[in-house]
Amino acid sequence: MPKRPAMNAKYEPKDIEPKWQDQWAKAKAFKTPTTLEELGTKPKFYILDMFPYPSGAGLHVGHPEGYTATDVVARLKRMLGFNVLHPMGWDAFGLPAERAAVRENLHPAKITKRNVDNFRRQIQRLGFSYDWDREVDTSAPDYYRWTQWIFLKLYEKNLAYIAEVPVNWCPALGTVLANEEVKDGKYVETGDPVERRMMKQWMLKITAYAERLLTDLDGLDWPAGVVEMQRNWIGKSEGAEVKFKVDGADASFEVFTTRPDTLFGCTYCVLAPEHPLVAKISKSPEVAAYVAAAKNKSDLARTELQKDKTGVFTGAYAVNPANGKKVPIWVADYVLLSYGTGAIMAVPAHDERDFEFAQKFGIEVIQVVKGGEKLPYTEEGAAMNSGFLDGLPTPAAKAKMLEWLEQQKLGVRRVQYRLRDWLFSRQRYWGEPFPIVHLEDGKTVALPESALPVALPPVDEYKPTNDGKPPLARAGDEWLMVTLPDGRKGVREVNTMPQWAGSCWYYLRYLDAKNDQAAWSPELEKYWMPVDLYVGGVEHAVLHLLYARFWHKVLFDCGLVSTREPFQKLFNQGMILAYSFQDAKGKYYSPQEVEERDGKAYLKATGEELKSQIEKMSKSRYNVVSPDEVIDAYGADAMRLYELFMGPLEQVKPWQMTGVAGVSRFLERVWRLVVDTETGAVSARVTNDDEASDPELQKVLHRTIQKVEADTLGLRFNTAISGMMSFVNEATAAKKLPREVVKKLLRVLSPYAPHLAEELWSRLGEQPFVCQQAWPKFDPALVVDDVIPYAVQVNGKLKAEVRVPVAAVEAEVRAAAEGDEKVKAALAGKTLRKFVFVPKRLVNFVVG
RNA sequence: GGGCGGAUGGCGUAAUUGGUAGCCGCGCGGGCCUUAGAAGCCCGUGUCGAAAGACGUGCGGGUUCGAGUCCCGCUUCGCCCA
Repeated sequence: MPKRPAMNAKYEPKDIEPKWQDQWAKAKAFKTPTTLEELGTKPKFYILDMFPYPSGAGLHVGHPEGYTATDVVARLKRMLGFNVLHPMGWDAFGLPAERAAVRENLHPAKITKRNVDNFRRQIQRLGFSYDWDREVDTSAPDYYRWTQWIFLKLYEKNLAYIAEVPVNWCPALGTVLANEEVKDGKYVETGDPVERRMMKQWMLKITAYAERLLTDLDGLDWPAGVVEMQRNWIGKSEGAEVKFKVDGADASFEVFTTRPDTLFGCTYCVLAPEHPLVAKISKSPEVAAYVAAAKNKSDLARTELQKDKTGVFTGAYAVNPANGKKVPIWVADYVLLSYGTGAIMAVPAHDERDFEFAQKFGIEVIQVVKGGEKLPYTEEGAAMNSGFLDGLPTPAAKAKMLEWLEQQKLGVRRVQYRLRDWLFSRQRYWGEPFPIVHLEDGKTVALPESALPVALPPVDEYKPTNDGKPPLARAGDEWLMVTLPDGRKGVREVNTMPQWAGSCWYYLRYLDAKNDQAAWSPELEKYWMPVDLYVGGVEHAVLHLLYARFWHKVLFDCGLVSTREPFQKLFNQGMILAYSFQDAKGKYYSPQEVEERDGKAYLKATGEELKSQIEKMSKSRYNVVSPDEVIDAYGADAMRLYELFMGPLEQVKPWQMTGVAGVSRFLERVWRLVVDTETGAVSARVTNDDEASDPELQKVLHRTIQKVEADTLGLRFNTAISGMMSFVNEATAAKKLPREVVKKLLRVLSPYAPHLAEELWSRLGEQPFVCQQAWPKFDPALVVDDVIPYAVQVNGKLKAEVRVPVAAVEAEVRAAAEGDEKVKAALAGKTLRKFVFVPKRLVNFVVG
């Protein structure tokens, strides 16, 4: 009976992956130094993933795509001599855990812990090089203590205030929702109806930072699309605020317009239904009824372009300040109180919504800008019918009208932003309590820093009270009632902060995650910030990134951080889709029930042909792929490699299991390069010869080192992997493999397939870890060709290829090309009109 | 409706950024090995064609010696905003 080899002869990811994960953890191989002394003089690299919300469903293969990308870069940067900060944590507050808590009658903290443990397990199976000593959990009191502390900073700077505002109230959930959580009058997650209600809420004055949030976008290395989305969200427009007098009454109102040049074309005005002037100028019951009806509509429903416009005439007239003409004042819900001044001057000839409205209600239309075949004409052009503006092009007309308005004291230049203040309170349990007390005399005071954290109190149920107060109102008086040190008495704020709060600053906590004296140390902040690369989904293009930038700027103004912007470079990974299978009735089937033949899909049970398509992964489509199943079948290294080999990181692409099998075969080939699969010993092909004993192989090796390094740093992982595959194909064909060549290959491979690289490294008898080795330097002399293949074209058509020494000059290349038989034939009897020479590429004979 | 991003073999993709279209992988076909299979190794694989060759990067035009790449006009898919 043959003796069982001491080590596996075959590549068994199941054995080697947990082993090396264990060894790395024991050795704290990826611990980032925590003090400046230890950090020393090495350059730094802060590479950050958008941390996940730990849902009950666990990860699908889309999550680790970005994590794998950052891990590969982090590992390469370490090998290149950087101090690398690469942490992971949990965005752990949020509504789903609270809803699960209600369902299962468990504390949301328990649900959250369960989910976090599962997420951590799944993430750790992939062998990522996170420094787990810096793990953060936004729902932990020693984290949210500092979230509350930052809120106090905002409060001290008068950037947090309470206001009575129209909110999206969801009766089924008993909470307000942010605008982005509501679509078509329904909560996007559950479909529960949402209504408009006036409520006292905490607001953050993000509008005070609108201009800086806009201008500081310029210095960022972000995808252009995301920058554009942020610009649009902030929505800066420059124009005029113009005062309109109400005819025959001692009243006036202001309108905002970006087109003051069209003032002569204003033929009516519109007030928002909530505008305070409405009640003063009109007592008609018709108007009152319209105002009441408008209250329940959402902003979106009211302003939708396609929607049929509604409105009602107030009976009052305003005076057009440009020409003194009387124009009717209407009330219409397409004008919002929350935007601009809540009133508009309507110029139907040059605005689509005004035009539609004027058509419907028979209001006069006066063209004041030349251009277009029909009205409304919304572009620029020469002014007409506009008195002193006539003939001026739009920009000049704007300037002249502004000047005139300011002179006449009828208007002022104004800058308007679309950005609204941030509705910052939720009527939920599972969020950060506000460090705020409402006193008996109606005043609001902030608790001192020493009172933090204000911990979440135990409650009997995670639901609103019967009289509609938030869940925190269920806490006992011993929590709710507070006596301040000066003897004043009050009751605690029972709203909590929205889920965005914790994610606004987590990148700062990672710098100094265990500090119990401060949120972070200023020295460490100066060393590490800003984040050098931030990778995550494009779904956070606007809100998370805008909110975090806002907080960061406030912290900057407080002198608490040293950079104006938190995230220097941003990269969005594309979504991973998956095949789904549907029968003729639209019913979905899981891939296990489906058989594929000749590119078509059939239901195993009945043989019925199914429609297969590529869609977003979702439970209801039975097309969710879990990393666990992939790792069970092929191992973590294959999973990592496939995530990146699929295609460019930023691209949307479908998951294909056969592709995983392909990269797994590549890993097997690497294994067989080094290990004799009969005995488990190092393969006899691995020799102690000089590296240069096979010059061709060495050339390919050095080109591969260069390519993998450049492509990885450029986030072109798919081409880096294909380069490694090409090298391994060459190496497989080679008779001998000098040991030094193998060692370089393993170092190059180790950021991508760290477990396999580590195992083979140790089998070569090398130590310590390959992941702690220096990245191999490629030899510049070996990556250049000495013979160049030139394409030879005649009239742009490829006729031949000639190989010429790299140093050959134009005449030599031309002579070589002219010597080719096919080229000779193509040129015979023709007149040469032009000769094109592109060094190191091609020559082209243009003949007539 | 507006903005942004795509469209390349049967499939995922590559193309030194205006210079030989299809690298790498999947799938498929053939061969070797094997009692057989699996695995592995080798060869082939854009289309038409026996070959020579012709055609070919969503469609139509343009610029250029030369266009997947640049310009104009469409079609279509995706994302974001309205």
